[in-house]
Amino acid sequence: MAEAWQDCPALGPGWKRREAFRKSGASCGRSDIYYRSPTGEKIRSKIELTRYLGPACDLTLFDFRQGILCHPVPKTHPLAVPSKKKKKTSKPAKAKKQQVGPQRSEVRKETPREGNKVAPATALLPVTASAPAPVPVPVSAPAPAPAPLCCENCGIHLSWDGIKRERRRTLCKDCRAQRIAFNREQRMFKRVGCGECTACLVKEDCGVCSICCLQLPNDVASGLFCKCEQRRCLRIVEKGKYDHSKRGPRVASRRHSRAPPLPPHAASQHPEPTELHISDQTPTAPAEFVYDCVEEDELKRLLPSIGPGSEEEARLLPHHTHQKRSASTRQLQLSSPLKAPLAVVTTPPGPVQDSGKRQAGSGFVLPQPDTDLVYLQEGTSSLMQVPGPAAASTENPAQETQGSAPGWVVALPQVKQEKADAPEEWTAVTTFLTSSTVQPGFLSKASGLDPPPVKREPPGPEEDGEENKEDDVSESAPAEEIGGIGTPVITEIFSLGGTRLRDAEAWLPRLHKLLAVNENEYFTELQLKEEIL
DNA sequence: GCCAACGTTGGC
DNA sequence: GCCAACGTTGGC
Repeated sequence: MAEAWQDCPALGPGWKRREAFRKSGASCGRSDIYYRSPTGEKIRSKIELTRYLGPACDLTLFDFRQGILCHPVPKTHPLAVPSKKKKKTSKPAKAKKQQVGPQRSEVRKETPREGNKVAPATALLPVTASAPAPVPVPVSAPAPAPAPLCCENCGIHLSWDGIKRERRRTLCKDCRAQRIAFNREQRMFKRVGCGECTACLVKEDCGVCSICCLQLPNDVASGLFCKCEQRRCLRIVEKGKYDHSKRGPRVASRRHSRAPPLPPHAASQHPEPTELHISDQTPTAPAEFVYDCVEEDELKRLLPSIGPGSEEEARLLPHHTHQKRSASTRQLQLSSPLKAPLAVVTTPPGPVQDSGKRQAGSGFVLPQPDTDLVYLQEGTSSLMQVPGPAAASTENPAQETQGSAPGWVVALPQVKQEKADAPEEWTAVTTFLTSSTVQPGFLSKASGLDPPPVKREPPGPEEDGEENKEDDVSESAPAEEIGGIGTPVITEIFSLGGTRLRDAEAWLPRLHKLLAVNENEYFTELQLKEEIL
């Protein structure tokens, strides 16, 4: 006689589970597990369940026999699962067949095959609808595993290889790279200032403040950034982001009590760990804004110049959307025509940065007519020209830039982009490319400049420092985390549908507009002109 | 024809 | 040897 169908909350509402014990035959006492889907389909095995749910649904942690989701239990767990040894001693093989179903079933439940796979409470409890499953999480939205080997951001399981060293935060490789990139741009933003306040409008150092008198380093690229006291952004100061008790911005030592959110992985649809949410933190920095606002179809609605009267709306954009996504999902495929991508490129400090300096000592380079990609070089705030067409594909920017079609691509540090010509055609593609997508030497090849020798810092301490400051927006970003020193890392790529900005006159006003929308958190037109001229 | 129950098999 | 997976059978 088959047991009654019972709810299986682990699979979600509507799912039923039944365990039928065999009462006769050679397999007497054995139990068969059946599931019934909300649509009434009967499933007899995990394979069938996977087939039914689709390959996207990972049933690795789903205990088919017990109908629960289980998480890996550390071997040191005090309530370790009884070993098979106990099973064998308690149930002689000969007596096995003489047992009636339920008794044998209980024995089987005590001895799951994957010894430490199932939480002990789960294994020892009868599986009934009323019995509280330890972790009855629907498969469609698995809860973050409490195990220490789970990425705090996306929840995926990590191998010990991925966390060889002790870290304050346990993040997978992708999430860590995203965080580092994010923090880099945060740091970048902090160094630039609003560009509109009276302090930012000061063009020259005062020469009398402590910074100037002491000739403290003012090298953004190196990270030793001590800005003239008279030129420190007042807005940032007002926000308390400058610490006047110290020389220079407090950026280097500023820490968030909670880490900014990282884009989760697409495969991980479950809620992210709350500690990575910063719902109370207004996303004003460009990178965060991009994370939050520039997304797929929402982009059209969110970008300031897309809809009529949208500029005013756009001022509110950073405050009303908090979307997060993974690196994979950040490769957005938008339906609107995408022709000339607009690449937002950041590169780690290194040779490219130096070559950019050669082109423009002030840090900016006016794009040349035959230049498509303009790299904003992290740290130097400089733009770098890259000949060739705008990359139409985010898959391989290096190849795309070697094409023949001309076009402008204006690179900005993850700044919300505005359509230049036809707002109704404006779409964007946000792409997160790892360094692997850009060939080493790509920049030098594209720019026609050979990168100077790279001064590489010892990786160990810096990486450790990086890891230990992952919730610090001003942390340094070790190149090895992202792709190696000197390797460009494209963090965001926008696509400008059918629009190519040919000269500064074309894009500066628009840039100014979008920057103004962005709460003055980045460059202004004036500052850009000053830098360019 | 449906479905519960049982048998068989191959992988581990 | 155990068991997941699945084929087969027989009752309804």
